[in-house]
Amino acid sequence: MARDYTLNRIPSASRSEINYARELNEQQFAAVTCPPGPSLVIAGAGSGKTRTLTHRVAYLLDNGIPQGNILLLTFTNKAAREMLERVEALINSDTKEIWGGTFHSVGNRILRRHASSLGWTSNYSIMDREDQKDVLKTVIGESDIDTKATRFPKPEVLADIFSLSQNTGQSVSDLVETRYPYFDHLADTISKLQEAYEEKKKEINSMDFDDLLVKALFLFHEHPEIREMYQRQFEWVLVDEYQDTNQIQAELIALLAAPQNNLMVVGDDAQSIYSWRGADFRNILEFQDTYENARKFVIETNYRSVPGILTLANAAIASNTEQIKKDLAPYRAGAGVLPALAEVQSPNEQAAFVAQRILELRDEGIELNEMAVLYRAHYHSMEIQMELTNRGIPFQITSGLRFFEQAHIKDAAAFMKITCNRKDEVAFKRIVNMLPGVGAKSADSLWQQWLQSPGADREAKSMFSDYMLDFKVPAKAKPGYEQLVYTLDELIDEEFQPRRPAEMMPSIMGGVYEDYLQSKFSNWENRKQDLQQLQKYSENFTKLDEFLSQLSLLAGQDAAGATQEEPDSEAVCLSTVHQAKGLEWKVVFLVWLADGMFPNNRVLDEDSEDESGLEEERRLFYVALTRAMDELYLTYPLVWHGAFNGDVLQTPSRFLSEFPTDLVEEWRIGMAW
DNA sequence: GTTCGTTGCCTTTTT
DNA sequence: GGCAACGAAC
Repeated sequence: MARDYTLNRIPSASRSEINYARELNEQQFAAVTCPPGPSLVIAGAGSGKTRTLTHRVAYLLDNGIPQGNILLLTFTNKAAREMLERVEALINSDTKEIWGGTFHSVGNRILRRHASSLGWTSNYSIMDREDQKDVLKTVIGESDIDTKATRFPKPEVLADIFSLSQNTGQSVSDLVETRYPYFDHLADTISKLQEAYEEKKKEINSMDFDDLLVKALFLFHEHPEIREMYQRQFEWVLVDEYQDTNQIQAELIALLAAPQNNLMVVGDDAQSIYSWRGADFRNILEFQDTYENARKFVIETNYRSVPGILTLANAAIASNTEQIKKDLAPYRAGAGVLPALAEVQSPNEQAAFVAQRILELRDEGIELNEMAVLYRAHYHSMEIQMELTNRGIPFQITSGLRFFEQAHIKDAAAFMKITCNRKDEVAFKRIVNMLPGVGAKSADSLWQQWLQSPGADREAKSMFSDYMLDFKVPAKAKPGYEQLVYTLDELIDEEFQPRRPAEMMPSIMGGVYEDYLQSKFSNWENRKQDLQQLQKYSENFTKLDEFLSQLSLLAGQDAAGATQEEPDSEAVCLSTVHQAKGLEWKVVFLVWLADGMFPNNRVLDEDSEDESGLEEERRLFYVALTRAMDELYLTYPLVWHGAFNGDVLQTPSRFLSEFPTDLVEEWRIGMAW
């Protein structure tokens, strides 16, 4: 069926264009003002990728492109929010209607609208990794697999396999063969489990993170009319961090951008660090083959770092074979201080060094906000956290456990989820499990009784007490159980619809949860405070499903970040290198540079033929180095006091021997006592 | 059927 | 040091 489509023209040389020129270099300017059609911006670290993309959005708006026609895809929600704020500053107007955010949040938004076209209802729950594990346990339990007879992959590993399969489009058996050869003989069983898992998700009306992408793509394939609607809407598609997109994301982008392909992607192949999640930097390497008439812009000036740091970073990445050779030239003049390399005896000495140096730098006038400590894995931050706490240095940490993933937050959310999605097995069982005398078996029995009652219908119109009071429960649990049922009743209104999230919180706390909290946790007071923060945060939402979606999709933030309690208080940032992507600080400490820590042991164990894992670690190392603007400190401890294997001698990271020694200044750490 | 204490096992990165 | 899996006791 033919369709008329008019391409919007960008008028040339508007007044604003001249203003932009002042702030941008030639390549950036060319990219920002380039005509419609596909374009690829390859930009090295610190070369103003975000700036280019931000100005491009501003430029489009300035040239009369309606906000609603722009789609901005970024790696985190935070990045999208910050970018749009900058656009607002540039054009002096709000950007409310721009669709911006992560692939997952955009996928979710689309799926909620069109769930019925896929045979789903729009009140589906979103499962995080832990929920997913719970479901997989149930699925394994319901299957006839004897997990004890042979070593069977744990739910966590299964989740990894399924996820990778979804994100790369490869079949489970292929994946098992290549990535998990030791489970090769189980490939068929694992494939069957995947089918069962897919069934289960549908039964319990729940989607995992991958579904938000995969099902959105499926929706577009199955329903051309819906696809075309979005294609018409998103005339302009902009994608940040394109090197970290996977197969599914690339397909989604291609579908949304078609047919006019007013698509601008920005990225740096040298910073691709998510291949374990299915990211494939061939997407960026082959962009010009996929989009034949694509324009290409290369930005090779680094504005961020002093030459000393940049030279080191360039040397560090040079050992990688698979990359577009870029010669990143410094914009900043003067050598600056050379990056420091410090060998320390132990993790504690490392922490002491970092803490002391932070204090000295603060005395020199550098704010704590402008310093960061980066590491390969969350647990590398242990000693540093303790040392900073002891010395009273405030820090902000992106922890492994996100705010929403903490048990008590998930408990409270479970009450909300079940009022919204009565098929949510995970939430239901979680709630009844809180009762004394109720374990896995009783929880399942209650769940079965619930399933058989009309109250569990997908769109049931009933109070919970209509059916639940008659269920058979263990005697020990009886009093608490009734209280719980009436609490659930309090969460829905006369029309049996969920109340507003902020109204629910007091009922949940007063009804049953506060007692439970006190009996179960010694630090219940802290947890209660968290829940009060959650209450505060919930006040921003009127619709429950939006609130719950937001919680699940919120990227690694602590409670303060989520509730925006204290936005930019003075604090040192502690973060994994992965989460530091796209950020910058004046001073960066990169710690734990020991072989096996960084690069990580697992890639070193892989057979030596395959260098791809090591190359990715090297890119990660490169990302870490290039976060620093003025000063960079590299440290490694000689000894690691492993908790279960005693003291382990460490060797310096092999990455440290891949550059000439005169690129760094060696610091010898002595002790004053 | 639940709970509680013991043993054994391994710590990557995240939307 | 923390969690899951297992077996013994209530």
